[in-house]
Amino acid sequence: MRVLVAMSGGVDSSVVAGLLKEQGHDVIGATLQLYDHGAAVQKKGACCAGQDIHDARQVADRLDIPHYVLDREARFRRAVIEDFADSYARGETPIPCIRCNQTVKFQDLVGLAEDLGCEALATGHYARRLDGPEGPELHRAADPARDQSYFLAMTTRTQLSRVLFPLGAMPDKAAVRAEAARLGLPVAEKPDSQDICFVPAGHYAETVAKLRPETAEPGEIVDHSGQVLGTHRGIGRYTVGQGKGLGIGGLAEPLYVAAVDAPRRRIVVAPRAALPQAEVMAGDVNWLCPQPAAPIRVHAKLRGREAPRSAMASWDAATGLLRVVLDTPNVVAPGQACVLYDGDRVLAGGFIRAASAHASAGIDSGEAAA
RNA sequence: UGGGGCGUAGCCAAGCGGUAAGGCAGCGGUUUUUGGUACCGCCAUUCCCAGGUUCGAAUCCUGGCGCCCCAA
Repeated sequence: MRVLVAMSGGVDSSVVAGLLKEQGHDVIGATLQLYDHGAAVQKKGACCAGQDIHDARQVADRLDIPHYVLDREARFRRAVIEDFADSYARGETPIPCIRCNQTVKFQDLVGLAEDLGCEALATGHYARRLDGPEGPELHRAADPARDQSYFLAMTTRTQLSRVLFPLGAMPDKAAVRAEAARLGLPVAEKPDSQDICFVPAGHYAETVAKLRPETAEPGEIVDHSGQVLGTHRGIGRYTVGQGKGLGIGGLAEPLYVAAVDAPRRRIVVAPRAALPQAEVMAGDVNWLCPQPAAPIRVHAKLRGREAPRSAMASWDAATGLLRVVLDTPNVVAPGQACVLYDGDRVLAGGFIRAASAHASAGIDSGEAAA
């Protein structure tokens, strides 16, 4: 069949292209140019700009497949970078990799695949698409250490029906690199990508500040009673659960960010023990299974590097809100994704909304005193 | 200017003659495509200052300086 392969220039997607070609498919490679490649060329571990585009082209040449480079800077800027900044301005902590997958990658490339007469879009993600009785299902990768299903949870079922994840069954990354070497791909030893691709050298707060200056304006650091403990350098530098960067010393116990109050530009802090909450509300929910009419028992993953936690999930189709009650309270950061699992299968994904009124009651009492 | 107490890293603080604990903050590193978390490492040649006693002082003595409390 004819397959469009999203080639980032990294090892994974290159191996995907190589394997599909080897299997006799009619492979077309596509690489997205997503942001200023001039500034990013030097950055190690970046993707989708500069050197990586050259790498993708080299791999395509090696495999002797057609390859297109698509300028998607404007699209990426609006859908991912500006959303990233807006999220911080709201006092949330965005997860740009999911936004990127959701828009620039799957929404756009599935469409492109159709335009090019391809039956499928293949990517180098570590996840598995299985076909169940109700249609396509998203499952965790065979290698739990590499699993990226959390980042793919906002992919719609329609998109999923057209997508292939050839690396989902790979035992581990070493096996993928071995394949790359076997196929003679020049990127076999290339380092893994990491950090936010469009932010140079880990200074994301400055990138955000350029787009939303208010996120870099100083403000008060207060405790739950509203007492001012110090000042901060902008709400864009904080996320719920964060302990570093508060600059408040002299205490017996460290303090963590309990909430980000964007309207007042305040950071509310509390001891570790005061942070966990049982209830999580998520919006913009994407269902990858029939929408449940009654509460269901699930495992909810609230951040990329954490094992899913047992919980009860209730779906309100009228409001479009997903309510998740964790069996064991945990630190919850608004803006991050809440992904529901049934074993290895992804049931749904959504974005975490700010703490419920119940959870923030203690915080609001502080504002009354101010 | 009577009485009492105290001055150890940015902050809190142990030490009470034998060669500067610990916590918080900060810095650096590791950490599966985000942020955060976690973990690891670093962080006072020096104890308000100046003399003195001693083989040896942050620890004892003397004198300064600076704080705090009580009393009028």
